[in-house]
Amino acid sequence: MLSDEHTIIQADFYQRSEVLQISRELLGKYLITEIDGEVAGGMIVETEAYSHINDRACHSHLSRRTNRTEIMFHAGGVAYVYKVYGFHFLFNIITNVADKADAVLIRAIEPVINPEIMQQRRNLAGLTYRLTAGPGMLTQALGIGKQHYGIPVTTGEHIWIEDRGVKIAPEEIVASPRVGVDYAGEDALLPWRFRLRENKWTSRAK
DNA sequence: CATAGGATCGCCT
DNA sequence: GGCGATCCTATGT
Repeated sequence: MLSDEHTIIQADFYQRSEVLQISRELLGKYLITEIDGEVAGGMIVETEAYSHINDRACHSHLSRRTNRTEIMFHAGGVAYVYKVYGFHFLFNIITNVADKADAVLIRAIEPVINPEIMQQRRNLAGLTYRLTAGPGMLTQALGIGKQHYGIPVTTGEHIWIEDRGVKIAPEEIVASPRVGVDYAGEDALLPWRFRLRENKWTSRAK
């Protein structure tokens, strides 16, 4: 059953201190962009949590502040977009209050809204899992880039998250170690990657 | 299906 | 100078 409620998630949701809980709650929500006049998006099926304390994998660990990480110290509800490996943009939402620089990385969505434009941006034909099953893939599919660094995700402009009434039971969520953070030592083992069990649109497990 | 190598920007030592 | 919160293509099963 489709719900009539398409509520844009507001800043108070993001400004809570429990980044693991927020990461879980974002599963089943809809990430939607309106960029270059095109609306596109889908249901979030995979996230990762990063915490400014007790987490060496986090860019803001020990309050490390650079031009890149500056926005992480803003109050929750803004976009943290950065480039990895010189190619791919990764999209995060900052959480917690100002100066408590936590973040949730959106790693995969199930393409639902306007998949045609996503295929066009990705130069792919058909609904293959390669369309949005990875953090670099989904930003390309949705048109997210450096120009969205720091913008709020609560206004319904450019990038926002909707609650469309999808309910996710705790047993539908699989927690596992995060991807590509071996440099973080034992913090790389923290089970802070969350995905929907049995959903084919999650990124490949390592 | 698994692995290897390349692309290339920003931050670190 | 090294390497990352990655992805694609080519190659050998």
